[in-house]
Amino acid sequence: MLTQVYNLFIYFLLELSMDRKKAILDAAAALFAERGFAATPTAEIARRAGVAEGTIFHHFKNKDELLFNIVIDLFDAFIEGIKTAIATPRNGLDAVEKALWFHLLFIEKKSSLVLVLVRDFPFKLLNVESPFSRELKTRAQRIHELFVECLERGRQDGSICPVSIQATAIILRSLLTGYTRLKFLSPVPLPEMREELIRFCRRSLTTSTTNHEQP
Amino acid sequence: MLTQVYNLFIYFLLELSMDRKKAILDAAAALFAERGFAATPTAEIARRAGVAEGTIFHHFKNKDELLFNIVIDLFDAFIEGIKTAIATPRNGLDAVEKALWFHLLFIEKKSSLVLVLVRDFPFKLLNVESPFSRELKTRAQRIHELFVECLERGRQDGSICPVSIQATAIILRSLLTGYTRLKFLSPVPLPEMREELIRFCRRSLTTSTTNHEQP
Amino acid sequence: MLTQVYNLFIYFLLELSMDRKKAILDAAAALFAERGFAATPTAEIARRAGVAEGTIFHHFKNKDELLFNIVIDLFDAFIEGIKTAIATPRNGLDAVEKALWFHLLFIEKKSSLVLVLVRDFPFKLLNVESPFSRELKTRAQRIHELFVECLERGRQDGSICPVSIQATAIILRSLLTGYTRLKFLSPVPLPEMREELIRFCRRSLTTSTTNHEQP
Amino acid sequence: MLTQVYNLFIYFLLELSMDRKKAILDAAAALFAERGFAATPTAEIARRAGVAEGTIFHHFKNKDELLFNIVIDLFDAFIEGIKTAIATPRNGLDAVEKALWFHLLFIEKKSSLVLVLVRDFPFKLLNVESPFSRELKTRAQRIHELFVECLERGRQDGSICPVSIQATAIILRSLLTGYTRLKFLSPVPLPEMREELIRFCRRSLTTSTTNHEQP
DNA sequence: AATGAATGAGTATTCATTCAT
DNA sequence: AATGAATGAATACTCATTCAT
Repeated sequence: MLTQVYNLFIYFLLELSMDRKKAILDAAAALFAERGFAATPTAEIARRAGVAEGTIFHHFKNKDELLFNIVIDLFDAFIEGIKTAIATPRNGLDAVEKALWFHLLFIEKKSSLVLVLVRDFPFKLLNVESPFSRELKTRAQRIHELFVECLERGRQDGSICPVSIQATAIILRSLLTGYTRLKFLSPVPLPEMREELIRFCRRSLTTSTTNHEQP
Repeated sequence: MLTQVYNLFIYFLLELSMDRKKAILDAAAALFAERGFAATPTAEIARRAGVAEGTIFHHFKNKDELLFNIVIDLFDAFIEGIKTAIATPRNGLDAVEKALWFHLLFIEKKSSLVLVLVRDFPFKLLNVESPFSRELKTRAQRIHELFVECLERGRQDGSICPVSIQATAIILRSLLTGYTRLKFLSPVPLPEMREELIRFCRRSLTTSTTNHEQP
Repeated sequence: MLTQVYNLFIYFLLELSMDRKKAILDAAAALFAERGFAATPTAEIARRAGVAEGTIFHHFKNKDELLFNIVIDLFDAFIEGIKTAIATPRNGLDAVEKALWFHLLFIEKKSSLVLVLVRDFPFKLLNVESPFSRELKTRAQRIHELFVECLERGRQDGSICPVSIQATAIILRSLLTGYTRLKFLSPVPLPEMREELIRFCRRSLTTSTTNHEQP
Repeated sequence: MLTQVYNLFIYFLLELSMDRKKAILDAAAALFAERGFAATPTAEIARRAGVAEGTIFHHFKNKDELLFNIVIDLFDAFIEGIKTAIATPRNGLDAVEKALWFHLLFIEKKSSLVLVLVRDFPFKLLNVESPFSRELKTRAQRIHELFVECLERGRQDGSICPVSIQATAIILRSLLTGYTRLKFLSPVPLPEMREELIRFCRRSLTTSTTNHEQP
């Protein structure tokens, strides 16, 4: 009986704690998107999350770790989404296109979190040997592998013409990365061009012979 | 005679002044590349430039304006380079490819300045109505127009297949932007893939409608 | 029982906190009197108060707010004193004289704080719509009202001759304000003249129409 | 002939120089009145005066000396005015009243310069043994003497009742000083009360017996 | 006399992080 | 777990003044 009450109590504390941790992350994400990482004081995060400033440092080692968590969560959600998107298509080319589509939809659905990434990609943490660096590399590598998978599948089923798999995966990611930045940085809204972007890739992936020396 | 002496005098003053201003910009660019904008104290810039700290603020309104000047200069050099690169080619497709090549070479030649741009793109200065914002938009627009020029030329001389000019210009810039970031951010060096990247674009630009949905 | 311990605990925290805040204000007031507001670095205030420099800004938004608090506290003490001084006198004239006396004693008792006021009256904070401005206006208005009260009472009990109440209140305050400044600014000590000053006012307040223009 | 041309030339330079010195003082006075002494950079004064910053320091030893000149000029103008005002009146009382009137008109006519004085009375320069201190003391003393003169004259011609001349002179100056401050500092305009103020003084100066103990 | 580039000392303020309670 | 007072290092920027030309 007492044990049950105790458990309930612990559970309650845990719940509260989880709530607070979540509240802090949400507040941080919103503020980072609004003002940028550097321009957001931890005091402000605490205020918006409705907790004391010290509480932030109970749940996170430091301010960087807040950004870390937000970014990693975003990457994980992205990876899960891509995996789902490429699971069902009937061939490799189709899978690539589904992956592209997913990216284009994802950056709109999660626009405020993506803005955090576009604004404040935690560059400095990449070069040092940190847990953060390792975790992030894993994710980046995973995304690369997923594109490689699609491309290999496309090569095997013949839906994609002979290309360098590694280079093409990088090219596709580059295109998406760059498009995302241009979309968020552009002072004027970009035209609707998602279909065009995918057609651009499809043409490239399906055209074997390049004959650019026609006179 | 007197006028000549006077001119020499003025020139001398100007030269001296320019020297210091240039020294400050060079020191700032080098330090921003080494440590990042935020992590570079103005005192350090002054020390490396061999001037007093106050001199920086005699020539530049604030630290931001240093970054502003570095970034704008880089954009101007880039625009000049592109203009030269696309002036001579025999057709539109060739011009596009020359532009792509120029970009790929430029980011290697100016790698440290590009690193400053990739890492510390002054996001905050974009949103407000600042001279910086206006100047930068002009440059971005100019680059877009140069790509549009090439593409239109290619459409007219038949070297490029029917595509949306506007969307395609954005796609090409996205690809280059994204590739630049990946190159500078990637913890592992990217493979040599410049030829592949250009082939990717060429295939897309030269292949008319591909209808892959019908088996 | 637990509540009591808790209260004691809270009280203790509050006390500590109040102690520091008080220490900062005291140190600031002393230094402002010694050297003037502008010539007092916050680092010096912190040193004298025995706290870290940051602690000042934990308790006060900025340096101005230190001056604000000192000045407001001085005004409040003055108002309380005047209220007490004018509470008991048997008639209005007497009340006015007690108010004058109180002022003359007050500026000697609180001479160092009054010096801060005379020297560093925060003019700039008056013109903008600031909390400081509002608070200070309230106090000035309150002092004016207290003089008006005395004068009205004097008119009613006949101890003061027919005069414009509003104008006379301003005149009395002017006289005190000006005397205070002269006293603190004068390079040579003013002669003892408090009795004379009060007699000067008394004569004016008790003499009905003097028509000096007709010989 | 040559001498004449030379003289003209020197005269021209001198004129120019005088013009510049005047322009600097005017610009400084205007800016000090608008923003206060401390908040006015010398660069701003130079800009408004249409001269180079260095030129200020050719004509004035330092920034303080600008304020010094403005203040001294104002005092001199005031003293001249008072002297004229008290020269003609038919008796001492009348002279005092003319002096008071002159002050009241003066602070309205020269309101922006008086504002400089009210705002930024150069307190710090008073305590040290400086030429400024000496000059200013001379002026203050002179004003005091002028009031003393009037009062003595009034005592002799019987227009003023028996009072302490020294104390009364201080009281009158206090009243004017204080009124000036209240007028400039008051957030709401003071009522028209110049006549009342003079009547207040006149009553006091003409009433010999004070009988304030009437039951 | 006039210039204005250069100076560099001087200082308020910010803010992540700690830690006693 | 939660608090929030206290910390103090870190830094951009101001500005009167100098001086070579």
